Amino acid sequence: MKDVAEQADVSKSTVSQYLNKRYSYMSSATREKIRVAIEELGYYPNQIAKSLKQKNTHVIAFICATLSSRFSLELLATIESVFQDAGYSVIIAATEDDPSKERSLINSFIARQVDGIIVFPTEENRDFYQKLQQRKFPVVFIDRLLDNVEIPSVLLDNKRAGYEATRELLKQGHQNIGIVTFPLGDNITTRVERIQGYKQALAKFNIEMNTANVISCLSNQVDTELTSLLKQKNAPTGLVLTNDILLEKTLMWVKRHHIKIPNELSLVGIDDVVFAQLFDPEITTLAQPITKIGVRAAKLLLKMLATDSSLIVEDYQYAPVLKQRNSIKSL
Amino acid sequence: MKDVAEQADVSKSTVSQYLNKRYSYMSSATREKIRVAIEELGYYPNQIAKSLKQKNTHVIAFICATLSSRFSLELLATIESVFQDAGYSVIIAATEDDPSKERSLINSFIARQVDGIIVFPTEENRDFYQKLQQRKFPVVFIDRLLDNVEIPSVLLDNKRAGYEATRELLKQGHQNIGIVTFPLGDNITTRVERIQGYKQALAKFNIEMNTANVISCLSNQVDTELTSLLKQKNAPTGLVLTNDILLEKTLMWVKRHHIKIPNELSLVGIDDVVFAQLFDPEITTLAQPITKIGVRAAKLLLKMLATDSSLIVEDYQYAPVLKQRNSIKSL
DNA sequence: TGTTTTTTGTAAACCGGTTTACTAAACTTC
DNA sequence: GAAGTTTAGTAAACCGGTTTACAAAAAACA
Repeated sequence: MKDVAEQADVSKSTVSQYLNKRYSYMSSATREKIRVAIEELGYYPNQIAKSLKQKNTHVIAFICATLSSRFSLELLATIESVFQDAGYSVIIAATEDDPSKERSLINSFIARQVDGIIVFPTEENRDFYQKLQQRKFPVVFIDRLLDNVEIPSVLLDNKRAGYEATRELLKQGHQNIGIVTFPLGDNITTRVERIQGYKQALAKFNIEMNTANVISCLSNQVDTELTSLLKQKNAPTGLVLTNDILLEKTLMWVKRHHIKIPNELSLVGIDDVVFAQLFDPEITTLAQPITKIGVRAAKLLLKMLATDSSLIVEDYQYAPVLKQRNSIKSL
Repeated sequence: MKDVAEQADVSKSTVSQYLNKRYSYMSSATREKIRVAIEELGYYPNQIAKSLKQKNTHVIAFICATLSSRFSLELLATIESVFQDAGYSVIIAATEDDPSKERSLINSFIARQVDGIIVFPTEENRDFYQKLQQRKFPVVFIDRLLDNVEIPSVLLDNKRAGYEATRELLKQGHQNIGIVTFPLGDNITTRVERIQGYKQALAKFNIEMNTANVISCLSNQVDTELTSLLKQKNAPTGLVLTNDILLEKTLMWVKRHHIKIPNELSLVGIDDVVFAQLFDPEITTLAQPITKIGVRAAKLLLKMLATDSSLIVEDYQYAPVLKQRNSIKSL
């Protein structure tokens, strides 16, 4: 910029005015001189320097649990597009649900002066987020919720999703229903609430829950867990798969074991994915309105950035969308 | 930092030394005083200010054509993980193959002082990249190549993928083979070379290419194009789908029209995706070694950043991996 | 013509760190 | 105890922009 100023024979300040299109302090001759100088020198401004002074970077961070689920990736695509249109860039990271990694990533992003964060939070970091909120740092929770933390959140109505998935099986006469979920020990609301919905649905149909029917494991254990559950003498006749990864693993297992769906086993998935529709038979699922969730979260954060008030506390829970297909046998 | 310095009753310089763990200029008493002051003030350093002086940000950009293909997203997951381990953050964007958007995104990332870029380049921006290379700005091409531009690239051996996919059909006796690709007009090497491979395979088997068998369209036109191609009297008996999105659209079309695979139509896809394995029958594909490609590109860029020399010109073309399944009928 | 007002522009501080060149004090060495 | 060497630490310039307060020149006005 100094070079441009010298070349155009004006001051640095004037060049800065020019770059910010504040032409009122400038004759058209000066304007032209600067334009030429910039052109000749191939000058382009350093956004970092600007950010330092102005205390904003027009960068936001999207921190998800994993980048290997379709859900996160579609969310990312949606969010990126909203922010790109708003002139923001998106920086990403995956925590693999490791709370300390989550904290260190967020701290490093804040050190990098991102303007805001959209994150899949974990329960263990409740205090950490509370502090962020007190410091009025703009954060939006997505996919998950932390009770008693005043940070806006956008997510699926998970209890309802668990409930409706289970009800689809119950309505067709299934009494003995299994459910597969990622580990419940981490207290991740998504998981806990889907299970709660499952319990509620059973209760509504006056069915006692059988804890042996709840498989809580990592994706690489789905195979053995399913095999051992399904070979029991009173094995469930229907299964709820609580996310896309678990549905995928289950379908792989189904193929390998040549199990007939829905005659030998009925299935319902949460998260709609392309292979649910391409499988034979097509799998009934409860879809998350991913685009709605992503757009809402992005706009919420943009609003927080614009109003500069972290006073916004809005919580959105979206209803799941039933995709009725052919993976449930009527008993 | 000034506050910390005052609180600890030392100079700003000393605090800076402390933060950078250059303890040699410091007594242990001073060290402790600074530690306490930082603790008390809850101070954390501003990375932007550091970047301004040090001229690096430890941020790189990943610019892909679209975030809706499985391929890009898996690549992203891989790349993000390598860079996270190396202490870098990844900023992302999608160009939708719009060359001017591509340029403006890259310019804005450079203005933001990213340390390097991994990009899916488009032909039209050849000159633009040439200039970047002359300025020694670290760029790695991924998935695609630009002839006569000395920028390292990491990609599938696309010609070979097209060749092998076609050969699988030819080997089973197919003579009349169609291929579906995204528009060829944009000169995107991935597309062009896969078609070249297709031609070469046909030539090898002494078969004249029939241009009517080449469908070049966007994903929302696949349906009508396939319908019109396949209803002709000498319709192809086998089809090569040149990427995951086209395979998905084709499988949807197949289901809707109740076409028996492979009896009524044989299929081979390029890009292995989970639904290829879950479909009935399982679809034969040529997989890209996505992890290898991603890791290689990431490490290449890291190397360029470390050696500070844009003198590295390495081109990697990875062989596709045949996943032989049951979607080809033997004639 | 002298006084205001407007136009055009600048100097200098600032953002929050890093780094270089320099020095006072303490310690060795002979 | 003089000279040399370490140790511990600082002042000030710098990175590349923005912004505020101030001012000279030109234009308008009386």
